[in-house]
Amino acid sequence: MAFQCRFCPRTFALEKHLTDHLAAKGDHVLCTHNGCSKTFKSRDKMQNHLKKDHRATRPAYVPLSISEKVEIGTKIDRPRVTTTTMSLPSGNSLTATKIATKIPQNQVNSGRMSHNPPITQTKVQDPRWSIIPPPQHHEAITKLRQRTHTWEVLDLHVQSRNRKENSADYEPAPAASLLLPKRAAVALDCEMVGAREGEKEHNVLARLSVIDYLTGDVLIDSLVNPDKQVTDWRTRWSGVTRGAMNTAIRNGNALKGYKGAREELWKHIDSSTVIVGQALKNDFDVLRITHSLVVDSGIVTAEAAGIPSISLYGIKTACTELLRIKVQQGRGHDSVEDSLAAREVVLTCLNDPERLEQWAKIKREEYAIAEEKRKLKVEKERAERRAALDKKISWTREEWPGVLTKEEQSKIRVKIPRLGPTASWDFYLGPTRVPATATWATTISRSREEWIDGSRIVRVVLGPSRGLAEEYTGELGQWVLYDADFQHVVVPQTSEHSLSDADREDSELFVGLLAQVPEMILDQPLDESEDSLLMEALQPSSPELEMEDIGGVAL
DNA sequence: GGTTTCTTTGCAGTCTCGTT
DNA sequence: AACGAGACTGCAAAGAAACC
Repeated sequence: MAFQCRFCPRTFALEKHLTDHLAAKGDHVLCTHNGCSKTFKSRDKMQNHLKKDHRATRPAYVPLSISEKVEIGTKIDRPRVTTTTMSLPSGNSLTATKIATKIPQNQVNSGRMSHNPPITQTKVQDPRWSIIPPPQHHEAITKLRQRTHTWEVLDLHVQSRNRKENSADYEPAPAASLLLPKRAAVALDCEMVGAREGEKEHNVLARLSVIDYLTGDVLIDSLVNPDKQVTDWRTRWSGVTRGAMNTAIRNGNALKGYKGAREELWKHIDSSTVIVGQALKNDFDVLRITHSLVVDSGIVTAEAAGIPSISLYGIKTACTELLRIKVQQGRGHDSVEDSLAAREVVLTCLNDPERLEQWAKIKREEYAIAEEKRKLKVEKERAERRAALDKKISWTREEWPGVLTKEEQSKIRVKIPRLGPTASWDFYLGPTRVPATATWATTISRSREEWIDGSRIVRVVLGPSRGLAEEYTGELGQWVLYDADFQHVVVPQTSEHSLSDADREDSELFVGLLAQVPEMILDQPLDESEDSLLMEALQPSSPELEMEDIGGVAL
């Protein structure tokens, strides 16, 4: 009988020795810094090490505390979960040797398991997928654990909105126990079909496949009898047919709904198992599970490429471009294949950083080109709108005079701020009304110019910032204005911001325009009659200009 | 305490991309 | 094909702070 540490390869003859070891090594928290193999007793100590020795900028992965995961000192007398009965040629490297021959689907395990998790399952033998020789299992798991996503990433890209709204339905994996050790890491994929509930169609689980990350063993590959009436089998994508489902149900091979599938999954994993997959958010959603140790191949590739959108590269793209292997070629997806593909992408990302960087470099360049194209398109559209606007008035923006003639005034409709919600103001006049630390970032994106009833409306809206406040918030100056294209904020003299010539020109232009507004009403709330007074003040004196010329709207 | 002023938040629509 | 999600935007109401 041996006492084995769950977190490292060491075994101990006496329970006391294991207890002492755990007391010394604590959570075995691995340093998340590349190339550092130190382990620490607690997450705090590891964080201190990161700050002190590596000056970490990326939030570190913080595993569960050991008390949450294992019952310390429990006797075990069984092979480690990371060992396998798979026979391997000696000297295999992580990615060099691959086993051929794909298994027929009818040999895949039905998913009905005994109480104890099976150590050996059906092996997927396909030259596309790497095998990991048993001597390298510990290293593979260490690397994988180091790459699990931070809480922030999990919250953003893995925990679904559904989960946050219906948290009662969701279940975490069972707590780890030395009495019932489960798989160290698995790759998982689900196939979904459509079921209508009310007026909307929802995804429901129809097939669950789970692969042992280390051995490639198929732990689960079962159809799941949906707990709702299926309205769309989506066979073209899901590969699931009504006939196959009926047969599986008749033979007792189908799992019962997502709860049955979840129970089956719990037989193989616990809270210390790392789950690997592609876009696991979708899978977690249909399984109604939560998990904190996750490596999502979509997130890994997106992070490597430095692309903001985390779901930019699907599994097919990653396999084709990064691994140069083909997946999803048949009729519908195969969740066993997708699981293995996600596993393969993760293995490559972890073990072949040079190849990953090569691919990422290409993707960054492609992304930069696409961004440039997008910007050009936006600029072109903006120019077209601008040209369309300028056609309607007698002068272009470049020719806009500092002081307008009365005729020109008639083509400008100026609204003076009313008291009320900021968002309804078209001009925000300072300094008395400009808050000392207003957030004006969103005004850049939210402000706009309009052409209404033959009048050019320039809207300048001070409002809240959504995401950019820090970048743009600051002490405001005498005026807060935008250029006619709302390209940037113009903050004259009193601000620390320096003005470009173009900014100054725009600023003077607007200030010149506003100077024509009777001063007496600038800082006063306006009622309808005062609006009319203002309109009169801005009206051309010649009676031939009727209200229609300014859109027939009295301000 | 009521009113005014300013900020924050929620909701909805559009677009794009990935999922099955 | 249908859906979900993120990003972006517009609009409006709620909430908070300042003022009288």
